[in-house]
Amino acid sequence: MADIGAHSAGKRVKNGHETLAVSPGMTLAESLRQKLEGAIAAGHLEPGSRLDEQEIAQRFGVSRTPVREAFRLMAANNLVELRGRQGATVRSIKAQALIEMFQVMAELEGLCARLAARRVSQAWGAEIGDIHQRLVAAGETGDIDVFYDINQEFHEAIYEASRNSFLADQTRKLRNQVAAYRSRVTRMPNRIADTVREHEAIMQAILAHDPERAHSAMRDHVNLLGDNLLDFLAAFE
Amino acid sequence: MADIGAHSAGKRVKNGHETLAVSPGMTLAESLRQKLEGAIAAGHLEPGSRLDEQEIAQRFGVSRTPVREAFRLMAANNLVELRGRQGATVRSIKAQALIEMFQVMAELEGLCARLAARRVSQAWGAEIGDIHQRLVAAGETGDIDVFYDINQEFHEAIYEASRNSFLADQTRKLRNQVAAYRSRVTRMPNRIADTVREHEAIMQAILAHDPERAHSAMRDHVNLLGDNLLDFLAAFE
DNA sequence: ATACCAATATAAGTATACATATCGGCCCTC
DNA sequence: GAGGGCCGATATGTATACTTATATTGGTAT
Repeated sequence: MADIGAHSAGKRVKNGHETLAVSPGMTLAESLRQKLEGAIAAGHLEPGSRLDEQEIAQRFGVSRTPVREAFRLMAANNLVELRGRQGATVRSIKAQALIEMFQVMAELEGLCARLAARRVSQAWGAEIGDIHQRLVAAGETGDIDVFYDINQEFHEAIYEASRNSFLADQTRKLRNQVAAYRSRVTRMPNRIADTVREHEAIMQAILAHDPERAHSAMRDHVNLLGDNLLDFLAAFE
Repeated sequence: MADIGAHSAGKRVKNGHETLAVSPGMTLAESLRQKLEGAIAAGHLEPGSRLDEQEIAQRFGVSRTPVREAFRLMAANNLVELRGRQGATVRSIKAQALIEMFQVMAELEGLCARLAARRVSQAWGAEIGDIHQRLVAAGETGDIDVFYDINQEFHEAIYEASRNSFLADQTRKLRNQVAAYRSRVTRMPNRIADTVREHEAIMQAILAHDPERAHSAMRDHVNLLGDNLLDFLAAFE
């Protein structure tokens, strides 16, 4: 066995293979999960592609056991599909399933916005305002990667403002599941301008403490993104 | 190794230990997951209690490997908590978390009902009517376990009628997570009569193709159950 | 030539052996 | 006598060996 994680905290392992961060109370399986989920979200692992236990084990210089456990963990987040006795594949989401997922996501994010509208404080108003301004700035410079990150921040801030950590968790997970597909859409022609406008409407409704308007504004925003995404995918097939 | 699942399909294993159903394309880990999840939902495994790998492995006459994998699978469903290097425990849900979960569940089940109202067919109307009649009958004879099962059937029928299999899945999972707590509430004084009345309102709204009414009726139904549950728990602490 | 069966190969599932971290008890010191 | 540190026991994490199912390929028969 490789001399992994035995000594001090915050180590890194390099076995002549790929590096793997190993934090204090962290197991190899958990590290692998993070690494692989990141690769999936970033699109480095194509949806539908097979995950070979042995190959991945070799690549990171570990045995099959933690790899298998990481697969189980990821299956929990619906990021990989386990077909008994037939291996694991990166979950490939069909257009129909994406429609369904956006329908649910619109509702959950809408609920976040509604709760946020009921509960926001003054301080939060300043925070979201700052985020939005940075989003506008990124939109003007056209730096798409930064725009994508700040967009994420905006939604995250609303999750937190809902003060329902379970809801925040569920919504985040769902957002994560479609991340691999979403990231391809951010680059569409009018998406940046539309996003800025839609965010404005959401923000105003929340700050005006209008739950119903916040709900529908957010729902529309998510649904529009979903529609864009489906248009985008349709152009490919 | 015990001679498990090696030969024909649909077997049962008995090693002088507890029996474990092993279906055709099913792994031991999956079987264990089902068995243990059932035990949790039925309340045979107390929330917060520790799950000992070795003990469970011995009890079912298997090695620790499939037991560990079953734990990971269950962690995916939020039914057990894995604290690295410190074992697995049956997830214990605090009152605050239950409130949050019911808030989300009300919204999801409400969405199911809304979609169902838009999409139901004639045949489905007959089916849900039959289920409801059986629920009423079970309520009159006072057989609570049967009532509980038919109640589940009713909700399940609406999940399916939403024609959104992702939504159905999410809702089912959430329902499963709170099952261990819900089951204690079914036995409350007026719950049976209330449930029947509330189901009637939901059913009528759906059959009348009134999405908004179906949504709010279902949301109220779930919220009332949540309130009852919290009252029940409060009486204990 | 195609379809079906059989045999073999490959990869998933399971068992077991080994490494290592956490927890509890006991002893020593202050 | 109490508190802290050290040591050992126990259970989790990981590696490896072995079993078994599924898929693929080749051959044969129709």
